[in-house]
Amino acid sequence: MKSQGTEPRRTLTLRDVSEASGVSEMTVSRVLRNRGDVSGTTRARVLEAARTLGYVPNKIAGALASQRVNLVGVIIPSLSNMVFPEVMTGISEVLDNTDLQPVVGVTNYSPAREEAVLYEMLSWRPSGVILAGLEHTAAARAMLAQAGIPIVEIMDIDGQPIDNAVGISHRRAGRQMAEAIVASGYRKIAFLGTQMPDDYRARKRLDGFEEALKRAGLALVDREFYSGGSALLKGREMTHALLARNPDVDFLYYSNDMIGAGGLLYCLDKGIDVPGKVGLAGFNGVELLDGLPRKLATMDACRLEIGRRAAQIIAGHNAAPDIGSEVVELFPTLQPGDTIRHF
Amino acid sequence: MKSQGTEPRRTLTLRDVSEASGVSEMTVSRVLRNRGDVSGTTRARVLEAARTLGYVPNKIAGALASQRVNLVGVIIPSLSNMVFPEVMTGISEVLDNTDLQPVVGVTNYSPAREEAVLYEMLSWRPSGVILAGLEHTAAARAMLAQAGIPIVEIMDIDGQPIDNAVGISHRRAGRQMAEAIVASGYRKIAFLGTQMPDDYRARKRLDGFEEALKRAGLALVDREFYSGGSALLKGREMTHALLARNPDVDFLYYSNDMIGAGGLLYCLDKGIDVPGKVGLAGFNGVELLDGLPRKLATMDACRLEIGRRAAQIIAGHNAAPDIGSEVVELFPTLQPGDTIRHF
DNA sequence: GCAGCTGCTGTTAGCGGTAACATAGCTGTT
DNA sequence: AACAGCTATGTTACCGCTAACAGCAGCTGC
Repeated sequence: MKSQGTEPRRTLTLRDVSEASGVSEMTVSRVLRNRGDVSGTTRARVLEAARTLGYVPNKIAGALASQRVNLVGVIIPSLSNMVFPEVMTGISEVLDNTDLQPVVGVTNYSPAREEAVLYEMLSWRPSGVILAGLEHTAAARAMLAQAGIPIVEIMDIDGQPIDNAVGISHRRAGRQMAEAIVASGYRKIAFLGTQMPDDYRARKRLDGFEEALKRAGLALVDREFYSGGSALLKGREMTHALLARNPDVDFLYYSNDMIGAGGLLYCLDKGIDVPGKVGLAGFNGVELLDGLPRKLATMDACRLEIGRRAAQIIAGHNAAPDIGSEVVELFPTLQPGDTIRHF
Repeated sequence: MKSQGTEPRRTLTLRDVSEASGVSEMTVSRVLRNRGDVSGTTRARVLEAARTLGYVPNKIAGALASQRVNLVGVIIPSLSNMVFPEVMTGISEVLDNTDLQPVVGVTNYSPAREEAVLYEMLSWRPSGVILAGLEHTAAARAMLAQAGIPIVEIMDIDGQPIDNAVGISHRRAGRQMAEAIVASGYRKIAFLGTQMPDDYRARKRLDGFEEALKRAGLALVDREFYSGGSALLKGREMTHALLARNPDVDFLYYSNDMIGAGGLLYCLDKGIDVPGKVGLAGFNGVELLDGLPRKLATMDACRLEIGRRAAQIIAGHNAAPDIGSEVVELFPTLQPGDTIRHF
C-alpha cells in the first residue's frame, strides 16, 4: 500500500536490478526472459538481485518494445449461467500450456457493450480474440476484420464467421430434439424460454425446433418467455402458467436446463406423471442436472471442447502465424434422461 | 484476419490519423482522450479521420507514456460456483461509472496459482487489486505490500489485511448458525462440506460453528467431506451416507447451499420429515434456492455488496490517492427458510 | 500600444523495456 | 600467429504514445 515501512520507494525498473547485480539492463532482461545465452554465474546473480529487490517486470514497456502481447481476449455474454465458465475452463486448459493468457470481458448479451469491450481489448493489442456468437455490430465486425490477429467466434456455426469459428449448429440441435420428441409420440408441444432479443443461439434452436415440428405436420401449441430472476424459480412459474393455460399439453421444451430443472421440480411437486403425461427437455447438459431426482432430457453443448478448440486455434496461429481460417463443427449428443418416454 | 481485402496494412498509429487529418499527433491524442482544449472544427476532422481509418488507440504505448493504467486486477478462486460471479457484478456495477476496468484472474483455490496470477497482473501495473481472502503465500503478500497501489482483500475479515478489506466474519457466521440451530432444539448435529485444505473461509465457518456448539455443551455428531463433481449430486450422496451411518442425527449443516440443496432434495425424495425429523442449513444465499420445493435455511454472504464496496475503495483511491486503509465489515443475515423448525 | 490573458496547436523528451547489431574474450585450427 | 567461430555481454535505436512546456494568434483592459 501507500506508505509501507521503509522509504517512499518508486517502483523498480530493470536499471535497479542491473545496478544491484553489476551487469547491463539488457543482460538482466535476457535472464528474466530466459532468452539468449547468459552464463550460469551471471544468471544466478541477476535472479538473486531481482528476487531480493522484489522486482516485477513491466510488461507494458516490454510489450511496446517487442510488439508482442501474450494476452488473448475472451468476450462472453455472461458469467452467471454455468455455460461460459465451462468454456473458460477449456480455454485455460489449453492456454496453460502456452505463454498465452486469457483476459475475460462480459457483455451481458448487449451488442453495444460487446463493441465497447472489444474496442477496449483491441486497444491492448492482444494476440487473438475469442468471442461468442456470429452476430456483432457492424463496427465490431470491422474492428475484428482489421485487427490483424486471429479471431475465433465460438458456440455457433449457423452463419458467416469473420475468421475462425468453433461451435455447434443450434438450428440442427433444435431440429434433432424436435424429431426425438415427435418420435416418442408427443404431439402437443410447447416451448418455454428466455426472452431473446439478443440470445441468437436460443432463437436458432427454437427456429430449428419449429421447422422440424412443421415437417412432422405439427406446430407449437403454446410458448412462454421470461427474463431475469432465478431461472429455477422462473421455470416453475412458467410451467405452472403454461399448464394452467393448456392442460392437454404433453411436452415442454425449455430453452435451457436451468428453467427445465425448475419445470421438472414443479411437475414432481404436483405429482404430474413425467414422462408419461408430460415429457420435458432442456438444453446444455449442465452438471447440475445430475443431482435432480430425475434426469432431465437435454443436449450437451460441447462447451468444454469448444473452449479447447478455440484456444488451440489461437495458440496455433501464435506459433505459426500463416495458418488459414477454419470452421470447426462439433456435434452435440442427445441425452434422453428420464423425461422423454421410450417405446 | 490475416489477409483482408485491400493491402498488407500494418496496424494504424496516431501518425496515420494525424496525417489523414492534417494536424499534429499531439492534437489527435488530445481529441481522442477528450483532454485539453481543441477547437470544434479540428475535433470533428480528427474524429472523422479516426473513424474512417478504423483507428484503435494503442493503450500499451499510452499507459507507458502516462504511467497510468485503467485496469483493476480481480483475483478469485473460481467462477463456477455462483458466488464470485455475483461479486464481479458488484464490482462492475461500480467501476462502470469510472474509467476503470476489471480484469479477472482465477486461482482454483491454489495459493501457488494465486501467486502466479498476481505476479502476471502486477506486471501490467494495474491501478488496484481486489483479491479473495486474507491468506496468501509470503511472496504474494510481499508483492502486494510493495506494489504501491490500493489492495482490497474481500470476503473475509477474520485476520490481518495487507491494506484494505471488505467482507464478513465467517467465524461469526458459523457461530450464529449454530446458535440458531441449537435454539431450535436440535441436538444431534452433523456437518457436510467441501474438503477444504485451501478454502479458509469454509474452515472458519466450521470453526465458529463448532465453537458455538461447544459453548452449548454439544459437539458435532459426524462430518463428511467431498471434493469435485456436481455439488448437487454430492449433496445427495453425502447426505445418504451420513444418514445411513447416523440414523439419529437431527440436523445437517452444509458448507454451501449447493450441497445443501442436494441434501434437501434427497430428504424430500426419501420422505424424511424436514424440518421435523431433520433440519437443514447451508451457506451463501444463492438465488438458485428460490426455485427449490422448500426454502433451505442459509445465510447470505453479502456478495454483491462486497463487490461494490471493494470497487468503491479502489475507485476512491484512484480519484484521491492519499486516503488511508480501511476494513469494512458486513453482516450477513440468517434466512431461516423452511428447513429449521420454529417453536 | 502593449502587457497579460485565453485558446489552440506544435515540439521535445522521455516512459521501461527489447530487437538488432556490435564487441570482447576465448577456443580450436591450420 | 592469424583467423574463423563461438559464447557472453554491451550499445543503440526505437516501440507509440503523452507530460510538460513553448509558441502564436486574437482579445481585453487601461
